[in-house]
Amino acid sequence: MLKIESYLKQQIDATLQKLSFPHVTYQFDRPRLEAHGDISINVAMILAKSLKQNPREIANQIVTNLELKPETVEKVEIAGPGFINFFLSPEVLRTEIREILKQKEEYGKFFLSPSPKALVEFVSANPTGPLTVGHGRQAVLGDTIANILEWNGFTVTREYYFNNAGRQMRVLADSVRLRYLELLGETIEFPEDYYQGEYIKDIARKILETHGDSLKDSTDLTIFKETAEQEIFEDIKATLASLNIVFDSFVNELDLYEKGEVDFVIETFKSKNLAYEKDGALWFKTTEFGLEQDRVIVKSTGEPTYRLPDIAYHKYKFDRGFDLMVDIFGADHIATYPDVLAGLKALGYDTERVKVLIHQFVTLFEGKEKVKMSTRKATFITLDELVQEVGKDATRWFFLMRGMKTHLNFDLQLAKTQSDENPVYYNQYAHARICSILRNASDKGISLQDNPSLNLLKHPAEFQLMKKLMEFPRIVEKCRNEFEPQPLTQYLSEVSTAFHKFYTECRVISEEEPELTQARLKLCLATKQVLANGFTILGISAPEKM
RNA sequence: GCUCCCUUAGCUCAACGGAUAGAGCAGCGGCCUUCUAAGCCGUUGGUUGGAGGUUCGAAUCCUCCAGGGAGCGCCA
Repeated sequence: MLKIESYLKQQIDATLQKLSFPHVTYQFDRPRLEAHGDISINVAMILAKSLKQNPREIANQIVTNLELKPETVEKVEIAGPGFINFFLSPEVLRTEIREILKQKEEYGKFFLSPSPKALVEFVSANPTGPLTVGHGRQAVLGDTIANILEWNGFTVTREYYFNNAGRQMRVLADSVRLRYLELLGETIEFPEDYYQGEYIKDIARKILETHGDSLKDSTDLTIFKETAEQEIFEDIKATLASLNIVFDSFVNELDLYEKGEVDFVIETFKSKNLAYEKDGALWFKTTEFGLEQDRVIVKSTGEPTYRLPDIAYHKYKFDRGFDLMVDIFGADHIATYPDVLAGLKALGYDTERVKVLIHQFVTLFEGKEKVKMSTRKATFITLDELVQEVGKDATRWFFLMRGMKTHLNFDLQLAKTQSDENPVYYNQYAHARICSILRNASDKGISLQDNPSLNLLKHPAEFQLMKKLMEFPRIVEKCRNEFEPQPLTQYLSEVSTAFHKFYTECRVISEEEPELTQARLKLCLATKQVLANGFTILGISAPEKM
């Protein structure tokens, strides 16, 4: 909440008390229409219910009894069904500009003491092949949500979990082995459900280089598996790095077995009578936790299903003392997380601390044409190729500019065009333009004064820009509350619009008006700061030139 | 058959239960001897998929129906 809002809330609450109105929670809103002021509250409408009075009449009573300092609010109006609208005094805006310039790259950041610990788990793709475009959306979402949490006072760990103990990895290893034998001149029949990609052959080649034909008759898959895991992970990490994503921690399934976490889960379930044997398999009584059916956690082959290590993994998260654990999954995993949560409840953990985010899939378009994705055909586009073609900034922006619940149509053509059609450049251009003005000022030998009179800023475009800038902290907060970066992309576009309009209507550098020039340069600096801070959260660059 | 998500302007999408449902793109018409035209201004465009309900107020919440997506494994 903004300073001005907490001031208003304080005064309003006092007025409510004075009038002996009941204590209610009401909302601070930012009206869409300029005629409705800068801040509006709905308290009168809320009170109308319990007081059984006309909301406009209640609003009237509140307003006549409300005392506000003239340097904060210029005008208060009652409008519509009973909104109370506040028109901020320009001094509030000027104060906020000074605040932005003072706090610089920390403007919009919230600090909590002690800082709560958050774990954000995302991507978590098994190392069986290159990341897909779908992983890309998750990677960018996860990293940005981690940034948002950091800006809201959390200490964040970015974690990647992968399964390296199951069937998938065995198939991968055997795929490599077959390609290896192929390189040695053997004719082999390569199964259809094995990993087809060229990268398998590359790994096989690598093994051939280091081991020669010594593994020709080996039935042990260890070397194939370990090399494949290592090589593919190198690629995955490189792809993520090209998107500015670096993980703090990797956790794998095998470690959970070695640490005894998995056995602990089984033993606990058994001792609480939440597991039973049937058809040679071990079942977890998920129905005890309101789910439709019980689930197998150990197959009749003696091998666990993915569910069991997943539960153990989440237990391991809790044991490290995180206050908040965010899981990000694609829509295909929507049915699996309730089992994990049930498992955690069974172990006695508070699942309120786990926040599961589900994002919808990405469909690639080339203009109007849907790009068909097929692993077998060569039409498959990897995340790596996408980033190389489109660039880091556009890739990140496109993944973030839509709510994660909507199916994302990613238009490659649009993302690649470096023109006005592309929303990324619209925003970066605003930043570059400001830098250009600042360069110009310095070329003309204009040095920035510390405290120019911001009172000279009174053009409508200036007020609009100032008002837009001061919304930034609230947007950062909103993104955190909704676990959704999208509002920030929209907000930044609005800042850019306000700036471009200001740029068109107000000449910044003017020889005749040095005072005004100083004030406007400050406004430019503040805008540059807010844009840059927003870009930092989104993980995109703030170009000085374009 | 069951569960979850979606359906808003020609297209892609916004809109904590609030005021006259907004942007971008596409379309049409304007603006560069002045700090970056990757920009700005104007204009066209809507029964918020349909039908009921809840209330001071519904795109938003509830029920039903239609269409699209994803799931419903001893795969992950």
